[in-house]
Amino acid sequence: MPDEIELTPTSHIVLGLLSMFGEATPYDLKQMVAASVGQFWTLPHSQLYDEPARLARAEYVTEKQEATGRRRKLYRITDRGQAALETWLSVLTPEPYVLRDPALLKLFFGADARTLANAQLQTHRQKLAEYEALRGADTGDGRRGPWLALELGIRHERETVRFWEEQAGAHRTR
Amino acid sequence: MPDEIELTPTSHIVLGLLSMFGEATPYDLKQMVAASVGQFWTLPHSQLYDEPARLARAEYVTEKQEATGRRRKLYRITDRGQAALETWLSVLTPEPYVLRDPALLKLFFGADARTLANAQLQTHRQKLAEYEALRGADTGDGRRGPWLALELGIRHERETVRFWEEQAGAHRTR
DNA sequence: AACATACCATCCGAAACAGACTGTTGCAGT
DNA sequence: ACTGCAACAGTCTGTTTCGGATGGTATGTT
Repeated sequence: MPDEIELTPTSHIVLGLLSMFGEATPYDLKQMVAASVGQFWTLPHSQLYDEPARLARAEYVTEKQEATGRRRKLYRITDRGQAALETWLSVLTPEPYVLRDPALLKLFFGADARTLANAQLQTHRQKLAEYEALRGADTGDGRRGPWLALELGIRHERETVRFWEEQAGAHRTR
Repeated sequence: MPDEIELTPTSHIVLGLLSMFGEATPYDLKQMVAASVGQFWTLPHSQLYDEPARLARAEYVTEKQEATGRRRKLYRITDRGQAALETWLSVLTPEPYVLRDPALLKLFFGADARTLANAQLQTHRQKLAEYEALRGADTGDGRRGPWLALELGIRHERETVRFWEEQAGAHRTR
């Protein structure tokens, strides 16, 4: 009988990636996260070793060990896992999103907007360029999701850049 | 001799609020956070009891206990604290911002964009309205910071609403 | 006096986090 | 064949943070 565990966002990321890519080792997951969802949802890589193990105990994924070599652990999503993923995807709870921007905090507490702006512009222009490059590299494999998520990211960045540009150009704050 | 502690974003929020409002109890801080910076930087209220105490040990703030009644603890920023705050405000490290949006995660992993969009529109339209109401209620007390932070929040929300509107209206995803 | 309702504070187990640390494998150059 | 190095892969551990359960206290009301 499987353990009852609570599924966190991290759980769903693992399930989602396994569902997309089939079998994977934690290390693979780490790469996948870095290349995709890690852009907007960071997690320490150690989680990607703990979480699959936890999911395995609850039978959302299976764990298999390589017989040879490094004897890495291979995970694969189960039907139970797939079902849980789909449920999560279809449930519409108005979950709160979180934006944590230290620069915004500084702005709030009175940092000089112009100085801040120049630093922020660097960061966000670069991020924007990255995203746009990614979009160009889109394989168009039929999955809309990643593309759409990227699109929203781009829009946010564009708006952010616009904002800081104004701050950089604006007359000195009193 | 004061303890050496590391100042986290939470620390700076506490210092910032104390600097703005003078003396405050943790409960006051809780209210302040909820009404202002909590919009874009959430923290459990328990932190607002722990953190000032920690800051007091390092002499960034003073702690005084009411002599009567509830004997609540009153905190006030010290010169040392004020200095630390100003340093933080002026230092330009390209600190990473974090956006964690469960809806974005779902979108990424293939949730139906239209369905998601309708739920998201509700949330974000409401948020936008809230922000705009706040802006209207601006006291114009000479502090630009809070107003600017709010402004960026509004822009993000507007862009987000626009995005989800498109998703709601778009032809079914394949 | 009894009750309701804010108001206010503490505590604690469970997650998450950051990152140092260790070990492995394959390959490039010699 | 040997060495050295980069990329690969995983483990471990001490802190923070989280989130909410819990439990008091003041104030006003019936």
